[in-house]
Amino acid sequence: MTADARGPAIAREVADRLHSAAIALLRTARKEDEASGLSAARLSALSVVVFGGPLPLGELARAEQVSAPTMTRIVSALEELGLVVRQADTQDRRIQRVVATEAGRKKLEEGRARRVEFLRTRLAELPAEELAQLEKAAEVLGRLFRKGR
Amino acid sequence: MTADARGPAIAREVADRLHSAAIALLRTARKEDEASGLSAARLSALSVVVFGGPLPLGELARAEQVSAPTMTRIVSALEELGLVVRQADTQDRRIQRVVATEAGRKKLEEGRARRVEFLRTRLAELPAEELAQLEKAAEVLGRLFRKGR
DNA sequence: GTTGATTAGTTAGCCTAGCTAAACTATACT
DNA sequence: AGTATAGTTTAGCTAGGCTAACTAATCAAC
Repeated sequence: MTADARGPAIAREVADRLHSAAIALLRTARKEDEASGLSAARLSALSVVVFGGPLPLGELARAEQVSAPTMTRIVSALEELGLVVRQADTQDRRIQRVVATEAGRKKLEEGRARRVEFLRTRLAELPAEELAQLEKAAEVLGRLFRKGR
Repeated sequence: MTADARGPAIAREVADRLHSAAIALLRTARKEDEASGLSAARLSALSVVVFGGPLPLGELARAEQVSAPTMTRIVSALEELGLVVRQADTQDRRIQRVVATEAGRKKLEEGRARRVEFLRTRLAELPAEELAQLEKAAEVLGRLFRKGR
């Protein structure tokens, strides 16, 4: 049987299962995120700042698909928590660049570590063969979905 | 080589990659979920009702880890949208069983179909061998994470 | 069988967070 | 000078979350 003949049907099936698994995974991961003490909106914004480098508040607002006033408040909250700072642009002093602090990076990294650790303990229960299968799959998924980051 | 010798290290690596893929997947899924017009809390509750069958409001509250009053409001909102109905238990008339309507099932199924379809188009690009790997992985992940449902 | 305790759910009142539009300030551009 | 842009402030909405107080139904005990 060729891949093309079987492909579409099996892709749908795999997509379905992967989707279910992702939902379940997402659930447990969300619980770990709560431990950070940050809301989803703040955590997401912080993540963009940490990985996307210093960037103007307006750009951050667009990236997160919220209005400027909303982002002002989110950034203000993160700033009060010491996770980011505003830096006036030297070229254009209207612009406030948002930069992650060390504490901000650390906070994000801790959250990631928590989620990964949780996952790891689950995976560690698996027989070696299944773990190897997941390893290959993770590689494929990484290629498929990780482009954006 | 035994699984135990190699297990911990590889589990950590796989967990890391799986985590990254899940985040990426989560991002796109979130966008699709917004198309449903339901908030995360309502969508999640609806999902439990649809898959978990008619169940008392209190149980639903516990499942979603919120207080009873909060669930009362969420259910009321879903009821006004015509997605669920309350049914007084015939045995114990204190109990209000929450049941999904056809519209509720359909709404959830539509969202799922959107997400699965998006995933499917991505997976369809893969060579058959990699797809087969994902198939096995999906099966394993399903067993690992889907227990709660 | 009436009283008392327990349980399920709702109502009321309050807080916080995210979101928006509109008005305002400050800077930059022409 | 006049216009455009970046960000903030103000005012107000919606939604999720809580606790406390209430109603209604069940159960237990005497």
